[in-house]
Amino acid sequence: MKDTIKTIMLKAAAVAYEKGDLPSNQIPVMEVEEPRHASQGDFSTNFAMVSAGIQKMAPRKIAQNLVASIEPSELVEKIEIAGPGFINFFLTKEAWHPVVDRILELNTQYGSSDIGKKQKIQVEFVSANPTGPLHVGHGRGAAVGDAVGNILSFAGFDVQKEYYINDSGRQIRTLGTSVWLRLQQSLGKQIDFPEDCYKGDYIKDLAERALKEKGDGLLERDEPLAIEICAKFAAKIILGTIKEDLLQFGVDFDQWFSEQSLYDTKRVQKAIEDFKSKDLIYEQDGALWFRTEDFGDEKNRVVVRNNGLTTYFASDIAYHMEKYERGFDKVIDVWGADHHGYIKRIDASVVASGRKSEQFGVILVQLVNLIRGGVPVQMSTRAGEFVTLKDIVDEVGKDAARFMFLSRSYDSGLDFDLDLAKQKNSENPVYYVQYVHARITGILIKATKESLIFDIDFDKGKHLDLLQEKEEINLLKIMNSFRENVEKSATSLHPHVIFTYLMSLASAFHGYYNKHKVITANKEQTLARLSLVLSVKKVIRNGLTLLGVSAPERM
RNA sequence: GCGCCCGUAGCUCAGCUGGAUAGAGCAACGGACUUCUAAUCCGUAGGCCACAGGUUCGAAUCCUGUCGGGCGUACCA
Repeated sequence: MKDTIKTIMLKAAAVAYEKGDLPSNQIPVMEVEEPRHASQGDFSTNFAMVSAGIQKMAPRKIAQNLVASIEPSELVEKIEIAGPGFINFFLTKEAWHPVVDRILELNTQYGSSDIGKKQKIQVEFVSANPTGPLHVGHGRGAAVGDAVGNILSFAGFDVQKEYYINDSGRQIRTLGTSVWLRLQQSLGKQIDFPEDCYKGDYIKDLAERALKEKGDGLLERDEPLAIEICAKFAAKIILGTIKEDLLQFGVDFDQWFSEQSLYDTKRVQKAIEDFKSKDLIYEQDGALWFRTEDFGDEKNRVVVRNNGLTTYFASDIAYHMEKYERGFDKVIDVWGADHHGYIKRIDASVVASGRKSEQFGVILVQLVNLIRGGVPVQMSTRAGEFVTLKDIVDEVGKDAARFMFLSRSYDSGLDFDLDLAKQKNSENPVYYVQYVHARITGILIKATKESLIFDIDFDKGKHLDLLQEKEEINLLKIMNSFRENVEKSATSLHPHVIFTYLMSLASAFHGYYNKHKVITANKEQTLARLSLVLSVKKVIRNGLTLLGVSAPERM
């Protein structure tokens, strides 16, 4: 629709130039937008204002000359010049009717876009260490990463969702030690449990399982080996639990990538040697340092410590090099906001290995505050007291949890109100939107029963010219802007744009529903309105799907 | 100290790649079900967009500074 307006303007500019009404035929970059107020039309363009410089003419004068050269169209009811030089278009109601046909025809693809041009893009998210269950913060990251992936894919990108498993290094050894010591304790040995070990009860469960499944063979080993066995055993089980929890949360990855594999294939070593040969890595105080300062970091960073052990940064460098070698045009990492200090470092490594900075992006997800009974739920990861993602999903359900996580921009901290997420009324956004889908399904079922309209899943609108009510046109306008919102969400990497969109569409529908009956004695009007609500149902479903939330037929 | 995010209605937040009169939900108040699901709707009220400068024809939006809140600043992960 906006493109139509642009085309009209371009034609008008050409005509006006030929008539001599405009001194220049240069075309500026114009905006076509939907004004806030109905009195300013359906669409508005700043064409005249941004032309002022080129034409050396007052914006309002340019606007007048342009409007005089606009070809009459049956889509346009009237055109007004307003304010400093805006050209406002008021469209006829008929101009909006074809939206229904487009929705019914494109169905699940309505709203999709090709702005991604099939670019290969990877979204890596969650990537929690397999040393304990996922907590609420991971949940927000999971919801965001998954939704961003869906939205990019819908916008025409070739998306891969990946989980990076930190199955190597110190945390895994600590996990092994924790399990091993709990196991010893369970056998009656008096051991002081170290501060830096994992204290959650799940460690004790893992110790029992290890004892049962690995049995005496484990106890006969030397301690270091026993710890390693415990570590591998525990990590494998925890990772399995993580996969289950994510699946229950509706998140499925295309690939699970092991950090250990980077060592097994010598990729970490190769990366270090490669950078060394380019003098990007140097030795000092017995350690190897990467010159991240040369790429804008505050200080250089260690990749190999003076005890010979690599840091996580070393494997992260190798990992990101490997990602681009797999052919991704762009790589996006979703991290918790507490990792923001890491961005420069990784960015430096990406640029150092010959990629452009624009090919790497980080989505920083701010922290989640759980609220119950109006007060924050206290959590401490160290003490093993935290609310897990599974707890949340079990308590409020997958749909409510995901919708809540995606309701706000991830740039802001999120208060997750557990009581609110469980409410089954309009205060709970997920019900507000899902209810639209269920309500429409109810109407469609009634229509098949009472009006004997059996083949209700039209692929084309019926008697659309009978859609004349203000609320009907409003719905058409909102639905028309779905693709635009998908594109905005994709380019900004902000899934809450879809949330906001769905809320406004739902609000418009509920308003319409309360004012007008869909099924009336007038058969043609009924068919027209059924076409309309059927298309609303599809748009709601498409939007919810992007966010990973189900669209129920009944509630 | 330095870096990142945030500061918009009493509360929770949209709007931020500059546009005309700043929006929604909750809370408050007043209304609407013999009706396709009231898990809904309609109305009233509520604002120096933290503050101060700057850029611009035009700033909640961009720049600088100040104040306030969160997070980070390891040869940790």
